[in-house]
Amino acid sequence: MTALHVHNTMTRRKEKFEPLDPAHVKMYVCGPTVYDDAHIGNARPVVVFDVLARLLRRLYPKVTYARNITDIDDKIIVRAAERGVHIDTVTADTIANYHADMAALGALPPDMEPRCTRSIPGMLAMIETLVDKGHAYAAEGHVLFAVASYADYGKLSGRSRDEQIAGARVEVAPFKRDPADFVLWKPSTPDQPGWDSKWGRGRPGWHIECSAMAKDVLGITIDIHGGGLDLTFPHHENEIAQSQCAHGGVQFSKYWMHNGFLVVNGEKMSKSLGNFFTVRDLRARAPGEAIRLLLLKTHYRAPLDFTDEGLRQAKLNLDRWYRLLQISDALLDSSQKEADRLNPMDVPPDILRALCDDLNTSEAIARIGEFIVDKGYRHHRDGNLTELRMAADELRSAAAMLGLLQVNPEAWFKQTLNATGIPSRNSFGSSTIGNTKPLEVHMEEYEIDTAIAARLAARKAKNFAEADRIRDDLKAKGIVLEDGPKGTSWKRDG
RNA sequence: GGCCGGGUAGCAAAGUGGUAAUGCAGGGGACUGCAAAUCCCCUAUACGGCGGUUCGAUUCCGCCCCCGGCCUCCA
Repeated sequence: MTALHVHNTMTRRKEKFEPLDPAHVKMYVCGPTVYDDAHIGNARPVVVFDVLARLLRRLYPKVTYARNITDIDDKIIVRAAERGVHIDTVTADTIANYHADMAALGALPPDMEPRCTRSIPGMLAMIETLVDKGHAYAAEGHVLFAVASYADYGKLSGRSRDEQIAGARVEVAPFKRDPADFVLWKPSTPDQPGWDSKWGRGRPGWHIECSAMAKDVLGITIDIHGGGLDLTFPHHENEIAQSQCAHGGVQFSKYWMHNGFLVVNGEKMSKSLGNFFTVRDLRARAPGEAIRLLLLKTHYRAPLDFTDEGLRQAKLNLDRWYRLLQISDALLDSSQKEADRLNPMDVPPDILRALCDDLNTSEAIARIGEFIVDKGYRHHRDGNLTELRMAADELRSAAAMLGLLQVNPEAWFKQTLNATGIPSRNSFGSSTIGNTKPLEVHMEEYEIDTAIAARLAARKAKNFAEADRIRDDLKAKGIVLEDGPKGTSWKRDG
């Protein structure tokens, strides 16, 4: 059996993954702050850790994967004020969009999705413990974590205390004992959301939520804590400080995994720079699986340049994969297909080996293309139907590990993109993404069938000019025809 | 300044102590009424630079250069 190895940010090297309890693996990933639609950079960790969760489930009998939703935050309060609605409206809308977007990318829901607003008691309990143990103090309605009380502070991100102070670029609140101290609890004005506490009515700071929720749903020590690279400091550093100080120094997470950034034209894609694409916009330009494949084609720790050309290629790759399944399916009768489903092939060893090597999805995808898809087409050419069918099965199970090839081939080729016509609030116009616009003409299937029949008649009459005219007309409307031995089939090609 | 990641053909992206997959793009062919899809063949003197270790380095070590990131809004 292949042993899983993962890169641990804490040690900065690849380590063998040895769960605390092989009978129950626990993973926590930082989820979104729900004030705005998810952009593709937010989607990367979701897809990456979705693959990791699938892999862990394949390797261990029980896996609990928790991903939180931060639904109380100043950005949300600001957004609600801007829109003139209640904060709950902002969070409910955003969460609904988030779930729809992530589902479109083929990400399975996490086992648990704790929300801050429902975890306040846990946070207050942890804050109280920290105060009692001398790791936190109250000042002017705030409760702050005393960084000086934790000797290992800075270990995850590899920075010393001096450096932090030298690098501090924000004004230090006067009530802080130490410039590096961070807020656990802060006071709310009457018009701001708040909860009663022994330090007055207020709301949690940014970092305490994850510490408290991880403990609530997974326990004191977890196996893997994941998130984007930019969370390493200060967010995860602070989580470690809070959790380990509250729990008498007991380790918070055994492994820390961070995904790299998406870049656009060489620059980090981020909300603060404004150079981002929402998942919702991209869904109108490419199928969710194509977006997912593009995200997985680059190793998760490497920077990923997200481009139109990349999206186009990912779509082409999937077309080729689905085509093989379609060919295989067409050669089998329904009873055989049913038998396949009853006896799914296990994940090909090469694929498993690649994923076990610190989630090397790039290599897994390369091997799928090279050794499975190519092989399948070779068997097709040579007329080896049994081998073709085996290759198709292999492809299905390999792709399933990556969350790909999850629809049937017919549906894939005939799908219509998610053209809601509603641009996201922050869509970014002047970019390399977006050259492929959704088609304005949408043809219903019966219209297509009618056109195909007309073309067939023209072909029979050797009126090829008319036949080609019909084909060109369909092409202009995004319908591509393919003449095969069993007649003409079509696909949408947005 | 400190710390971190990356630099492989036109583009994308694996990998390796013995001179390097694959995809897209490009060229030719089979098939087709023509296409599409599929198949076959071909193409590129691609491992940022300089040293070191070695019989031999793109792969290990050192230094340097370039790009990007973090240093309390950020996935």
